[in-house]
Amino acid sequence: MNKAQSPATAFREHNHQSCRGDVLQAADRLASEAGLRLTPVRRRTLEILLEEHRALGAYQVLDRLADDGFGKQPPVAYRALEFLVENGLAHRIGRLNAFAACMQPGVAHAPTFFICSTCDGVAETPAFDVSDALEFAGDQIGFRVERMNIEAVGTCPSCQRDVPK
Amino acid sequence: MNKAQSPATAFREHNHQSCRGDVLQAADRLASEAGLRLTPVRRRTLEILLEEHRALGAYQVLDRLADDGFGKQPPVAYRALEFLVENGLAHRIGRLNAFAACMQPGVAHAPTFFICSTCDGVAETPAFDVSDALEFAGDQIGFRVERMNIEAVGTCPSCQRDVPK
DNA sequence: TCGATTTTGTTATGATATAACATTTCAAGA
DNA sequence: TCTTGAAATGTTATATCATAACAAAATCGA
Repeated sequence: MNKAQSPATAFREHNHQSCRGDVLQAADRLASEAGLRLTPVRRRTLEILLEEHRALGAYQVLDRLADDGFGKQPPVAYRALEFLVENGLAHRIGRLNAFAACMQPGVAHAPTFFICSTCDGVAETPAFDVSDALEFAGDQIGFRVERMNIEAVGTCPSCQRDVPK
Repeated sequence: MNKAQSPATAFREHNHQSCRGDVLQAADRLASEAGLRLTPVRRRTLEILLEEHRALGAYQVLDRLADDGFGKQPPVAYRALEFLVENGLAHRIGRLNAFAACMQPGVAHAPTFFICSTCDGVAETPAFDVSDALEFAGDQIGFRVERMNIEAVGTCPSCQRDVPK
C-alpha cells in the first residue's frame, strides 16, 4: 500500500506532491491496462481534483478547465467527471453535489468519505467493514447492491484541535 | 418494534395504510413530547412523503402542497422538509437530491437507505452494524462523526423478479 | 392586550445538471 | 494510407434543485 492509499492521508501532514503523483501514475497505468482513453481534458480534470484534498463542484472544475483552454460550458466538466466516476478514478459526493479524486484507483472498494464541515477536507478510507456490513444488510432483505455511497460529516482531527469544541 | 419499523417494509407486501398511520402517529407523539410545532404544512409534507415508499424531490412535494392550498414557491417546501429533516422525521437522500419520510422516528439511528434504481423505491433499515463500523472507522483516524449518510443503489427484490437479471 | 418570536408566503436569483446537435479526433479495417 | 464509423469535444439552450431577502400573518408568553 503506497502513501496515497493509506487511510485518511488527507487529514495528516504528508507530501502532497508525491501523493498526487502516485494517484496520477496509478490512473495512467490503469488507463493503459484497461484501454481507457484518459484524454487531455479527462486527465487535467483528475489533476484538478488532486490539487487539494477537497471535493470540488462541477463549476469550479469547469472554471479551471476553461482557464487551461478547454471548453467553457458545463457539459465539458460534467462529461469528464462522469468518465472519471464511471471508471473509478473519482467519486461523486452526494451530500455536497461535488466530486473528489479516488485515492485508491484500481482497488475495489466502496468509497467511504469523511467530510470535514469546517475545512471542507475530504478523506477517503478503505473501510471495508462498513461496505461489508452494508452489503450484508442488503442481502438480508434481498436487495442487490450495485453501488454504495457512504459519507460521514463531522470534524477532522486538525479542525478539532483548532477549535477544541 | 411495530410494522413500520421492521426492516425494509418498503420492499415487501404490507398494509401501507397502517404503516403510514403508524409513522404519522409516532410523529405526532414525538412532536407533542418534544414541543415541536408540527404545523399544517409540515404535517402535510410528512403525509405526502408517506404516501409511497419513494423519495420525492422538493418540487414534487411543492406541487402537492400547492394543490392543497399552501404556498406555491420553493421555500415553502424546502422549509417544511428542512424542519422534518432537522427533527428526525425525514431524511435527505443525497444521491437523488430528494427526501423520504423517516420510518423509525424517534429511534436513534443512522439512516441507511436502499434505493432501487428500477422502481425508485426507498427502504430504510436500522443497519446498526453499518453505522457502528463507520463510527469506528472515524475513530481510527480521529475524525469526529456528526452525521452520516449511507446509501446503496441497486435492485429491490421485486424488481429482480420482474427482470431476472 | 402587547410585543417578541416564529412561521408562512412572496419575489428574485443562484447553483447544479442535462438534452440536443455540430464538429473534430481517433482507431481499426480495407 | 485511406476510409469510415465510433467516440470525444464543444456549443446553445434549457431543465432542475436550492436559497437569500423581505413582508405579512400566526403564535405564545408576559
